[in-house]
Amino acid sequence: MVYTRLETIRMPELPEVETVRRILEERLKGLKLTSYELGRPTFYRAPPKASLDALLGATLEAVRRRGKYLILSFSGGKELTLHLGMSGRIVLGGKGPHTRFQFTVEGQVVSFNDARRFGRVGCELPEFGPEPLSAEFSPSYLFKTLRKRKAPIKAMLMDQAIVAGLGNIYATEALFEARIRPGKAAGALSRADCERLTAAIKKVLALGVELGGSTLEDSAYLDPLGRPGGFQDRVAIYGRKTGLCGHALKATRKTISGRTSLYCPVCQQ
DNA sequence: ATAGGCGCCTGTAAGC
DNA sequence: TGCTTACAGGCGCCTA
Repeated sequence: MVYTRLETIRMPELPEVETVRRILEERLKGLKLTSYELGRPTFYRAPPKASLDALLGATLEAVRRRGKYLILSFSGGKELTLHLGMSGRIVLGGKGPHTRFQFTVEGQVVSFNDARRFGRVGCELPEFGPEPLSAEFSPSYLFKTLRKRKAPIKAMLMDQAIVAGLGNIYATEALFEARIRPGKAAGALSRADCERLTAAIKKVLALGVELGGSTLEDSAYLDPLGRPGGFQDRVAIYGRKTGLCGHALKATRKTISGRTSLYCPVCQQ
């Protein structure tokens, strides 16, 4: 497969974070946090020691996800939030490089590693739009929300306050699937567009979750057990020069949310 | 309220 | 071959 240099991008989005969530919950639920250690912090401030100290001795009751955030729920109503940023990884049973935070639950070591330091530990949760895989995220919600918006549809899809969990990979794939150009003004989408787009978003995210996320190069996303995802083998356009549709793809540089966008000029009219 | 731009950070690869 | 530079992006923050 021919990749452009986009292949070097790593972005944990909803499917990757959901995969991490499932593994953590399966492996760690019911265990007691016995110690923690802070490494060199990420760009965002490290959580205050007092809030981490409060977790000592608490039992991990659930691992939840909201958008791209992981929320570890402990006994006593205590929570620890994690955001993987661009390059964050959770590693079970090992250290690895760039460890920002690490904790032990009854002998099992859990490391949060993040080379690029855009990740967060113990952060506040922002305002979110609906979960894209929920019934609340519907064609009518999307149409109503976007109706008066002038920004490009791709920027709106990556706005977590509109819908929570999409990043560049899945937004790109969903727009291709729905045959909508990323630069189209969101308010110009018809009801039919919104129906196709809602279905496309749910489809690509569900497939991403099913395949355990996407790993677009050797050192990119890996799950907490070190396993790559499978969605990269199913991408239609992301990271490619020619789409699965057989057409040469177009890349626009920094015109949408300051980011590169990719689309098929033939299929996405 | 919304849209757009900047900067944080560092691994990678293109360019010289 | 080795060094330099541009680039990628989620998100918060700033400005108009």
